[in-house]
Amino acid sequence: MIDLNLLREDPESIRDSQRLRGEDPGLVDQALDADARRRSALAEFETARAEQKSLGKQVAQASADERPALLAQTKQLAEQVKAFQADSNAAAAELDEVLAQIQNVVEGAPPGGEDDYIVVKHVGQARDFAAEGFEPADHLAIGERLGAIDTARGAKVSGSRFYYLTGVGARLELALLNAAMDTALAAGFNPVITPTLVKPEIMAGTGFLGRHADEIYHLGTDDLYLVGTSEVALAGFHSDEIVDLSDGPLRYAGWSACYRREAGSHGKDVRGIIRVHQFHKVEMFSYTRVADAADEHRRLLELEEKMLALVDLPYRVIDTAAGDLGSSAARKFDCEAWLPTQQRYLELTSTSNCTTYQARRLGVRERVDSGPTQTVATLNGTLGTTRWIVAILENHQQADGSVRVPEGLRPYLGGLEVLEPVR
RNA sequence: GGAGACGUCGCAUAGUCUGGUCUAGUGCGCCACCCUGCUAAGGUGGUAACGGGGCAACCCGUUCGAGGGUUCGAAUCCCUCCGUCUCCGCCA
Repeated sequence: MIDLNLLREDPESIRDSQRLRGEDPGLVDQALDADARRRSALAEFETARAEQKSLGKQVAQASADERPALLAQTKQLAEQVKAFQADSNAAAAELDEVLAQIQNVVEGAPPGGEDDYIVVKHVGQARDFAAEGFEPADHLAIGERLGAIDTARGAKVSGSRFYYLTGVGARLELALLNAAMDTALAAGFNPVITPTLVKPEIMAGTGFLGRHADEIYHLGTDDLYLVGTSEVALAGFHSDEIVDLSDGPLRYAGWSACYRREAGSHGKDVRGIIRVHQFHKVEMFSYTRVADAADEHRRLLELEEKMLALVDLPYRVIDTAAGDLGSSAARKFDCEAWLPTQQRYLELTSTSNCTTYQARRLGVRERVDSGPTQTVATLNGTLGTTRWIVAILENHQQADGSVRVPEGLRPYLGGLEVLEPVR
């Protein structure tokens, strides 16, 4: 949710942001109008209510003679109060509805849509398989040879976009996620294993129930949502709390399964485990002061790059364009690894600065110098996911069908240096 | 799944039976000041969030787990839901 004070004091900045995103700037004026009507309705209600309370006190002290007249008066007032309250509630609901549609105010992201990202940098060198004299196999072919990935049985048991990680595949995922957890731990993050089912208000608070609500699994019987990332549970962790950031940001590293319906992606990335309904992820999540958010964002990006270096992948960093940002994000950097068999980059990490957008909805505040409370900023970033296996297998494959284990992962695989084919 | 108890201002608790004097009391903690060789003890005052109005001091409203109802008036009565605890049953 955007800041109401900003809306009142500088609506043009929000209109600008909406335009940058390719969203409707007219929502800002609808919100201003609804806000004005809510305030006048509220004033009416509060005046009437104050009168009702003072009359109520007189009733209590009145003598038996005076009482009937007072009661008649106050009875009438009670009806008015009820009506005013209904008006006020309706206006507030209207404002909420408009506010919910306004996305976070963009902060520094380049203008344009999905293809208008800016490449911040390239790191590492893509291998020249032609020069090495062999045709690279794709991750599924490699994974099947290693006995690491089984999509056929995944489909048999759970349907398309499900898979089993077996043998060295299972070990590889655990190794990767443990390495991610250790990286986070070393950087001062508090490790957390989160719930993966959350209540509607938490899912809504993180901004995932907007336009892309059909991406999310919902359990109707219990009215719970399956999270698409532990970001949701970590954002909810301090909801409705006044946190203490005087010793610096609160930093968490969440480990969880993630569930995505992948509605609307039919026919896209259907082979292998690039785009799946369920995977595991280690996610960084920070609560910071507003002024510290941009610095923290850089720090999260650095940690992501550290993990990419650890598994020795060539990648690029992109600064996502405003039109391609999620509704909660003010700015977002993705790290994309090179995928040799598809001659393209594949998103492995994504770090967003959500400024106060999520925290405002979720009621996460801090106390500054015994003054009033202030909404904090929230940020998130990926440190490792099942998908990384795709890039690792493809980039480190060898001519004989084996896969070199990047040195950084060897300690997590009992020193294993090469994954050998089993068939 | 069954039975019961409970959910009050950071924590602990009073208030609920018998609706209005609750502008929610008290203790602890915390903050400021006073007293004071230092510390401890003591004294005085303050001590929620959110929203509305005002240049401001301040005023007003909402919130006693959540929502609804009864009533002129609800922490207090009624209903529904959520949560916690205890016991019983069942089961990874």
